[in-house]
Amino acid sequence: MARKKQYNETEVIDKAMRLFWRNGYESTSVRMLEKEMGINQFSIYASFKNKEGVFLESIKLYNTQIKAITNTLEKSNNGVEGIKEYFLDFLDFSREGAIFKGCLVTNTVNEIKEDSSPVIMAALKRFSANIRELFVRNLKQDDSRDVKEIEAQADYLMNALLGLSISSKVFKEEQLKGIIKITFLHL
Amino acid sequence: MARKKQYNETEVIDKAMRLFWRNGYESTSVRMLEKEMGINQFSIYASFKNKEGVFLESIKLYNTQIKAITNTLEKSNNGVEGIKEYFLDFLDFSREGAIFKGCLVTNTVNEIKEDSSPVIMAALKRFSANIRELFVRNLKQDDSRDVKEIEAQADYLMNALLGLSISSKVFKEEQLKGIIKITFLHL
DNA sequence: TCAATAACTAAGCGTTTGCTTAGATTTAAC
DNA sequence: GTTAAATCTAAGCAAACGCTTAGTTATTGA
Repeated sequence: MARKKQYNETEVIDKAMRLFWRNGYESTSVRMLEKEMGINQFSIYASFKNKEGVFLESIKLYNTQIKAITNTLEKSNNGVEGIKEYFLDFLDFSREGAIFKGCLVTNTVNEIKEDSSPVIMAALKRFSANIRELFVRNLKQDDSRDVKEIEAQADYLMNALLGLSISSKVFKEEQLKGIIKITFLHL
Repeated sequence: MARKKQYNETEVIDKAMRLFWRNGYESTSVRMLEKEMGINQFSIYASFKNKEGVFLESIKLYNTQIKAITNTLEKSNNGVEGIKEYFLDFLDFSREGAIFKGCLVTNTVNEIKEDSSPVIMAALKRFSANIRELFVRNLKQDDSRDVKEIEAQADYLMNALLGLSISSKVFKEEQLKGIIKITFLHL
């Protein structure tokens, strides 16, 4: 047949993902991806169709990597306490040395315009909905809540998590810990 | 002397601000500003130096417009209840018809990279710090809190407000109302 | 009325964007 | 060893980016 690829697709996507994460979608150019991924533009387009394709694969990878955290949430029966753990684990996950990069998905939701990249937007919404469902599931483990209350609390927690994605870039770590603490005080 | 400007600077900045608000900083081009502001590129650069200058003026205007809300907060002695009012007023302020645009400042904080536009970043941080100080001031009106607790609560509220800027683009209005309600339950 | 001055329009500068093409190189089956 | 296919590199495309320049038009005070 023919030649083999000289790079591992998952490996180069991991590098692309981290670049998007640090840098945002729009302001990450294909030239930057080229350097970071260590492969030629042609190879990028051959493997992933276009820049959007690289990003969609990056989200997939991000999702599987964050699964390590959501899995412990999914399998735990710790209710609210489990969600709080998730918040703290997320902070750790989003850290690169001393700086926090926020959540890749949240960053992009805030950046992308619906009509400029509907495919990306759909992927982002799917991701967020999954997290919210996990929150609902865990909140249900406490029988004292009714369904309407649970839905509202899940929204509240999503709001706090989205906020944390931004706050983590601005506030000090101690402040972030304080925010999380207060967030769960009355749940 | 010479010719008069055929446009009012505040008026064209108002139009620019709304475009940045809807569209973000980076992805708003000078050509788009030209159309929206209704004046030629040359006039933009003559009046505001560069794109960054237009944006800085936009933030100033945004600040004076939001002052209408913060003033009632500043002058009120309603403590926590006053802050809650601010949250609701902010939602109204950020609405354009049926859609929510979030907070111009929050949107940009999330988009801009520190080293690409330090001037803008400084302006944004100043803005956020002001809001936080207002929260601190109002929380102090309730004597039952100590200083450390107040600082932490102000961070918590900032986190919720930042979250709301994103949530408002994704959630329905009823959900947003629910989020605000729960946010203030234990303060 | 007329020179001075500032605001206007429109064209275009160099650079960067996402993406493609052309051609050389490597691999694998026969 | 030859051929065919998929990979690679490198150059270059049109379009859009922020910004500038050249030249015209309008408004002012003397």
